[in-house]
Amino acid sequence: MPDPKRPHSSVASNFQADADRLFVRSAARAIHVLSAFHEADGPLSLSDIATKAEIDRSAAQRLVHTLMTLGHIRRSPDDRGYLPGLRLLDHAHDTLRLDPVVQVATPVILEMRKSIAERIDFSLYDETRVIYALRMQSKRETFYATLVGHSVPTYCTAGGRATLCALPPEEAREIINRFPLHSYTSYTNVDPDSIMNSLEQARRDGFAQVQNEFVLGEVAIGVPVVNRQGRPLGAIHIAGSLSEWSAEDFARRAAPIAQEAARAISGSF
Amino acid sequence: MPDPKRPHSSVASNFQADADRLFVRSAARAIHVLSAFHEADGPLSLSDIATKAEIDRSAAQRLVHTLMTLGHIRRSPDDRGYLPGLRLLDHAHDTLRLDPVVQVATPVILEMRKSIAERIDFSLYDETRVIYALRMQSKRETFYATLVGHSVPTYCTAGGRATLCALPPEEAREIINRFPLHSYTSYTNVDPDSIMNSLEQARRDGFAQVQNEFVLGEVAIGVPVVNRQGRPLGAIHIAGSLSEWSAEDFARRAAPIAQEAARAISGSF
DNA sequence: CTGAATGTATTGCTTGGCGATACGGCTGTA
DNA sequence: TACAGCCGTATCGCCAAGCAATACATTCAG
Repeated sequence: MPDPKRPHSSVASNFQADADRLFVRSAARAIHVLSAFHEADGPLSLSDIATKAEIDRSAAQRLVHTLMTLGHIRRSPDDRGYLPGLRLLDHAHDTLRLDPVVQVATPVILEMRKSIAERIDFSLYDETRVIYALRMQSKRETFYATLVGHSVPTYCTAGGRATLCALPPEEAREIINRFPLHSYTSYTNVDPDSIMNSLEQARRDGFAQVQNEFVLGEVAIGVPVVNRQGRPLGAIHIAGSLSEWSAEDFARRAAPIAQEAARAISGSF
Repeated sequence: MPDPKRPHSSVASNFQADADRLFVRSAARAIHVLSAFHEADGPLSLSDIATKAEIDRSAAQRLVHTLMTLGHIRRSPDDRGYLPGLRLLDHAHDTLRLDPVVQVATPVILEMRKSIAERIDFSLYDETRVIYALRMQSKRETFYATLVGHSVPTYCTAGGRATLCALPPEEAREIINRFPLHSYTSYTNVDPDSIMNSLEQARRDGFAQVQNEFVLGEVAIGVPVVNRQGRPLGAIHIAGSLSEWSAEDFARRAAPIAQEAARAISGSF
């Protein structure tokens, strides 16, 4: 029997459900509510959440209420809106501690610290981006250079390019094309062909190097961590300041350290 | 190391729903599925998840399916079970970057690094526990000493005791009593009265000190970060090795640094 | 004072979620 | 090799859980 009037279907939630009898809409909506904060730069109101999660105010109310009783959303300290709750940190902790790659990478990265005083990061590969999982600060750092879970694009960062160059070229190109290329600095390379050339170069050198493209004044090298099939799992980065290093000196110093570490980790997968 | 208890609201899904018309059961169940990994020490099967989340296999199937299409659960690399997905790191990133306390604490903690070479942590207060939000490693560290989101009990850690001593004594006692006191080492203090004495001492000194109670061979001091009403928001910890420091020397060296930093942060709330 | 936010509460309809059940594919073992 | 016991996957009819609309008390800005 044909539906006389299908209620105005919110795009976000329904296109799955029709085809997929296993898809639990309310669960997905709860996640969408949490994801609303991805686009936030401060506490969100109920309506903000409703808008960003593409649900109506009623749904937002119910979901926020539920998530708040579970500790996954909280009121902001000054009571001016909602913020992500502390329990979310527990889930992140689980994904890190249970991740086999992180498990074997941790001691190796800690060991690297003895060899070089610059910032060392380990990040996990996620297609168009890499996500920082372990961070070892040097002296001077910024807010975002210290937060775990921060993700950066693959196309214009040392760690990202390192993972891309472990991919077959056509696959790398597909990922680059899929992602809107944005100029973070005036030096950011946003030409796909030119990026592909950098990958080729990185493949030859055994490490990727980036300067000024993502953060001004920063030089970074990245080395991929791969499994036995050669597919990228993550990357090791070392970042330094261009006020202290020439690009060449930095690479000469940092790349061998990162490469040795990456080899040690890659062996296990 | 076996995890210190994280509040996994073990309770099933239904006791809420009766009374609470706004409670969305499916959403809560999805969260419970994610929380199942709190008790895991490796990949979980569908039935494992069902058991730990206290739902039946069908529900687990649907919820896992949904969460997997959203990237919040993934297959383990060797395809032997399910693991928490990388998207969970994004949520954690949101809670950290949007947290006002973390925002003002970050530069201050980074600055501390110049004064002392030991491990420095900033953690957020969550009643019976504190959760590590920012971590600055020293040379030698362990797996769990590097992961963000790791939480430790308030009653037997320096940071935890620091937050407790910022509470009215009766409230601190209530929290201590609420939590099952467990001996992590043979030195762990599990006597409530004796713990209350330590808090009293910490209140006098302006910092909490713990040695060997949670990790053998470790000495740590903690200082609370409080809001204008004097309520604890988090804590700054400095941890060192008893093989390098006497307890007294460590406190003399570390406490003033932590106290100054805590004062700088506390001023804003 | 007004108008537009905020968060909260209620309600009847119906569809989305439920849970029992079945199935084929591995893995280890008897 | 056959069997037992897992694994993940797929199907389906029933009905209460979740839905959207609506109303309301506060707060804040102009």
